[in-house]
Amino acid sequence: MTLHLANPHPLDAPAVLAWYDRHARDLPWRIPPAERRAGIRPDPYRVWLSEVMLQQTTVAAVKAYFTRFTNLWPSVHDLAAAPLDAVLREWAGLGYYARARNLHACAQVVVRDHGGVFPATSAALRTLPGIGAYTSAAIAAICFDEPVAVLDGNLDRVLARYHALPVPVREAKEDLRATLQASVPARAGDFAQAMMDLGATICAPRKVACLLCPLQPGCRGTRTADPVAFPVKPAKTDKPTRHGHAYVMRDADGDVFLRSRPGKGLLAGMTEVPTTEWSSTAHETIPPVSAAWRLAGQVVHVFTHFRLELDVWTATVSPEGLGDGWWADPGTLRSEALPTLFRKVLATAGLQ
DNA sequence: AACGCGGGGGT
DNA sequence: ACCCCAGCGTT
Repeated sequence: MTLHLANPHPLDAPAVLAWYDRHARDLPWRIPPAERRAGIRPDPYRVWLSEVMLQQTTVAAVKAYFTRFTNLWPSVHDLAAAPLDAVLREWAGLGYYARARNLHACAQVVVRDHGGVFPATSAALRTLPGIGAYTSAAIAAICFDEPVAVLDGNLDRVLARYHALPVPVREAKEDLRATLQASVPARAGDFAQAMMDLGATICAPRKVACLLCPLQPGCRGTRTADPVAFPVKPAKTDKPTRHGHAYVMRDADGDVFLRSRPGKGLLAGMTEVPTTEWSSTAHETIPPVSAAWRLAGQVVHVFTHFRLELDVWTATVSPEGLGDGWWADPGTLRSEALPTLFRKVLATAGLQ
């Protein structure tokens, strides 16, 4: 069903752009508005890389990864030619590891099927691995000024407040998209970035500065008792806890046993140390080999949809009968594709 | 349409 | 101790 938004007017795009001209954040992948207006266009490779890294990830967390990736792989050709292992290693710690696999796959498609040149329309970009509705629109607007609605979590919040939306955003997503689409001006890329900057600074999740906002005149939310009450949240479900044991094994040389996780599912393709199953009830330790095991401590790690408590055991073992894996010198752990969970495990065992 | 998928910065 | 972040792919 179509939900009629309380505020039928398009956004005041000229006011938003005027604000952006004065207050645009300086970001490593961004062309500042003055240069952008002078006709300088951003490198689609850098915009794409930043947008993928920024999926569900904060600017602060992305910056160092972006610098490292662009230093290692300055062009899409370089990234496409890199081994997937190297990309996963560099991505370790950033989360949502399917992004790294799709990033690599996308680079290879761009090189193989598009001559190393990113497609210039949102529709064509949308077909590439790891590029969905948001990212395709963002790249097309920012790089090519395609007049398309760029709707992310920031915009969900800004628009929910602008309309004083009485239902969770998910129930009105297409209505929000339609009103945003009707507001997109000629400087579509700057408008998209302006709206996201607005959401990150003036219309932040738990703090608003309505008096500084270029959208304040038309905003319904600012006229309510508590603009921060929008967007209305769906009822939250509480997070279950799972338990397990992790086994940090070292051989006579002090090397530590590592292996690769399966190619699908949680932390797919990343490096781990062996663990038991992670079950909803605590269970006894089931070591992979017989040895003089010592309990080193416990690690607590929170994923999107559950909380994990792992008891960390250590032992010196003989290097037979452990199946696929490898023995790593503790000094080289920094360059392994270890997600944060297993870095915590190794730290608890006295490594790293 | 709903769900699985990380990790960290901000409050 | 929360909340939420420049979402996507699968089912």
